[in-house]
Amino acid sequence: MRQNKSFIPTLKENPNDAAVPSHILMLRAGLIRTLGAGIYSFLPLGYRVIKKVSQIIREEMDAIGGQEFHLPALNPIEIWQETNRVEAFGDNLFHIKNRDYVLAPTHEEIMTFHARRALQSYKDLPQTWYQIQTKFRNEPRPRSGVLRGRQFLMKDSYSFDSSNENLDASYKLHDGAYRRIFKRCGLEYFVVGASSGAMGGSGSEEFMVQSDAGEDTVAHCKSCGYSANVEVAESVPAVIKFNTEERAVYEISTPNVKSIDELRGFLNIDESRCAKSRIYICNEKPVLVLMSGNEEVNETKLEKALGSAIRPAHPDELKAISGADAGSIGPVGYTGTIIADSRLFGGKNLFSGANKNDFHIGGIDLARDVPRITYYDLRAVKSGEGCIRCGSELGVFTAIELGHIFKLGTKYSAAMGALFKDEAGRELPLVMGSYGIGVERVIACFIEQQHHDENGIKWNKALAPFHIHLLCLNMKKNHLKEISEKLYARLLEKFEVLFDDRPDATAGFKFKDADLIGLPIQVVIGEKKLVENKVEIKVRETGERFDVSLDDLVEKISQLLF
RNA sequence: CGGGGCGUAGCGCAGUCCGGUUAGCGUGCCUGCCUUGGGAGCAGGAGGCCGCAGGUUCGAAUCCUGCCGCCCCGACCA
Repeated sequence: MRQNKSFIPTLKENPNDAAVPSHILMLRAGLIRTLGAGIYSFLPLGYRVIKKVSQIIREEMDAIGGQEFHLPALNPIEIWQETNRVEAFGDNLFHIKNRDYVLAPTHEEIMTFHARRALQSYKDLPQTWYQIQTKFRNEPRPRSGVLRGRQFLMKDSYSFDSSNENLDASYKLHDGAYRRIFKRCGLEYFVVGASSGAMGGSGSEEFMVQSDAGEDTVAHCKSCGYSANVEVAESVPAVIKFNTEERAVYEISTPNVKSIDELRGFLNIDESRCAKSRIYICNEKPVLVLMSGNEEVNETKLEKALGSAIRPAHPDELKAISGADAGSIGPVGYTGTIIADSRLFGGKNLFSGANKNDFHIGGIDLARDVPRITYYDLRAVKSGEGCIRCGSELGVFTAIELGHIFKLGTKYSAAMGALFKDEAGRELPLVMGSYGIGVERVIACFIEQQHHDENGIKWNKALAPFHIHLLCLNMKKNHLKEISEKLYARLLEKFEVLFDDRPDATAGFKFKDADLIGLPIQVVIGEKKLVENKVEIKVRETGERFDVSLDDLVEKISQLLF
């Protein structure tokens, strides 16, 4: 494509309302423009990237037997009422004002609608149906550019099977396809097993990539692949070496010492010798939660350990419960339920609150002084701790969900009466799976994930809108122009080429634009090298540059790209 | 929906506290000359309902009230 008359509106400066790198660069490189909060237009260059990602997805979906559909975004609301999802989605579902339609946020209902008419016999199964279409969700707060929009492209597929065993097979096929898709896109992804939550069903996995713009915090082990949301992640923390000297409990006056930090400083001891108390209310009864040092309670784990919902006790409840205010509460002499983080098991010579304001107690031997404690894993995993599977170092970081695969079971087919007859003539609901990939997220995450620098994007061959950026440094010099035109024609036979043939742009301008747009290979045609019958190649990824003779050019680029 | 920030030329911003020339700067755009290996130079020029509506005032980008939009944090989230 010739750049001179192409609409590639690059920006020299960072746009005012973009904060994350992918958003900034997608705007600056002329891939997208904003239409409203969470609504983006893809310009020609950006749309080419969309098509690259879509094609990879399409090929892998077709390879597992998927059949591509094109479904309406405009849906009669009645269909959504059949599964009660108008209520379930609530304000997140867009409603049309002058007719009883909704804008589809996903397509389980619509696919099931078609399945219930068409799939009547086990002989029709399995089926895998997919589409790559725009979804609409009324996000309360769109953010981070295309990472969370009110309108976005999603590949969604749905499998229909005759049994749970066959669903397992369809699910497994998707799992494989997803791994190939993300690998081909060049993404460093990992898989988190998740509870399927509101979607219902028996199993699900999330395909995630690390990103500072991420919305979930996860723990991940690079060596064995263990991954979990930090709310449920487990780890092997460093073992606390307790002071084992035998001594009786003793009271210390600690005026105005409230936090563990203050206590540690006041007594000049290590944090690991302190035990922090927090009081939660569970089923209207107080529970004292004991943590080592200054560690925070992981409330998700606490709820799981206690078996029901909890809330932190209000400050004005504390004194009635424990006899002291926050900062002076402790296990010794406490009469209610006590649970402790398992890291405290065997703790001796600990310091904790005395349940009396401005006093703490030392010399606590948990086994001796507070024997009724039950121990659970209650802490949030931290970076650097050991993996519970393989012992290697865990990383804890934020991540973005790119894809999600679910075993839905019969939730939608049963609700909508999508039934088939099995070998024995019994009428049973179709057993379904649902599988999604956020297309824009693939693109934004790719850029976020180290595929950019201060000058712009660094595309790989798979996603790049073009393979080669051919820069003619001076279109006003006839011999330069002629050779550039010839090279353009020659390269087009084998590659996708963006030809910077702008007559007025200066060399420096073209270089800056090329780095910003970030095509993998830049071919620079300038007088300097041309006198030796050579052109310069720049590899965007590495910044490496070298001269190549005109005769070797195609060969050299082929080596670099394939 | 709560908290914070912002809205002035295509883009990035100053001016707003403390009302008072023709609303400015950088960049981009147009014309001409010149220039072409890292966002060149000179000269000339065009481009603004200062987010919208109402109010105060002799006079409002500036003060007051209401609304709208955008960004960030939180809540929420397949």
